[in-house]
Amino acid sequence: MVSNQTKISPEFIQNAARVLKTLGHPDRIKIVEYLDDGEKTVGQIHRELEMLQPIVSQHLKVMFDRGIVINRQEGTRFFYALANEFIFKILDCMADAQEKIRNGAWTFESQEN
Amino acid sequence: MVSNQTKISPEFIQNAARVLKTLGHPDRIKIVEYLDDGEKTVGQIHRELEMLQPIVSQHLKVMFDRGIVINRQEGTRFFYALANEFIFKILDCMADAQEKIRNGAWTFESQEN
DNA sequence: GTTTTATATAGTAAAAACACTATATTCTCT
DNA sequence: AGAGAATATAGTGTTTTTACTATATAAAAC
Repeated sequence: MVSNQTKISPEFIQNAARVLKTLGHPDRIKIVEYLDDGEKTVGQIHRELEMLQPIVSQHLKVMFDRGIVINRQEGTRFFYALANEFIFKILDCMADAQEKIRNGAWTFESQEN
Repeated sequence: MVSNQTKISPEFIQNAARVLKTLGHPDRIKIVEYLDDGEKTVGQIHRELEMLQPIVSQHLKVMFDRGIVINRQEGTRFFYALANEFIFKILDCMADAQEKIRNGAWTFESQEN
């Protein structure tokens, strides 16, 4: 399979870079993955993923600001959800890559440390 | 279309985070995209993408260390190429997302600045 | 052997990201 | 009104990233 040849536009590159960089944090990947099956409250994330509550809020704020998650308030709770399919696609992409690597179909070597 | 439900393993998350974060830089996305149709020398990248040579080398070093690109030497030249299909897939993913967003099929709003 | 060309590396100042503690805000319930 | 729960925000020290200039290295050409 050959790679898509669509040219990526300069404006989009800025956005994409921002999103990729933001997703490039283990905790945030975990959060995004956890949100994959539907909206969750801050508390759920905090308890389920065993992260400090302010850390969770901070990650969610960053991801909200960058268009990765959306939220809605219900009383004192905030429900967060993935904002768009781009995020789903990247998750798919990662899960897929993981499979291929596990299979030995791909290799994925890091050279340092 | 529903998202892939494969669970992402903790070890893989570390790698994925590293790669995504590394790709989350406009210059590096441009370089990776430029490498999409085959290996290129540092000088080609430098001239074609109009980036300072040490910047290019620096980006390439980071990407090499993180398993995103590979290289081979030929005389005084170094040819760099994408290291594996994970990178291709992410590129595809981005190009795809760009299309959908351009179409208006998705929205992608950034909330800040 | 000296000069050019191509690339890498060092050094560094500025900016951004991170992790964590403490505190504020806002609802809800009584 | 007061207490408790859920979440956000402030403040801060530390680490990482980034951008850039200057310099080193190594092969090629003359």
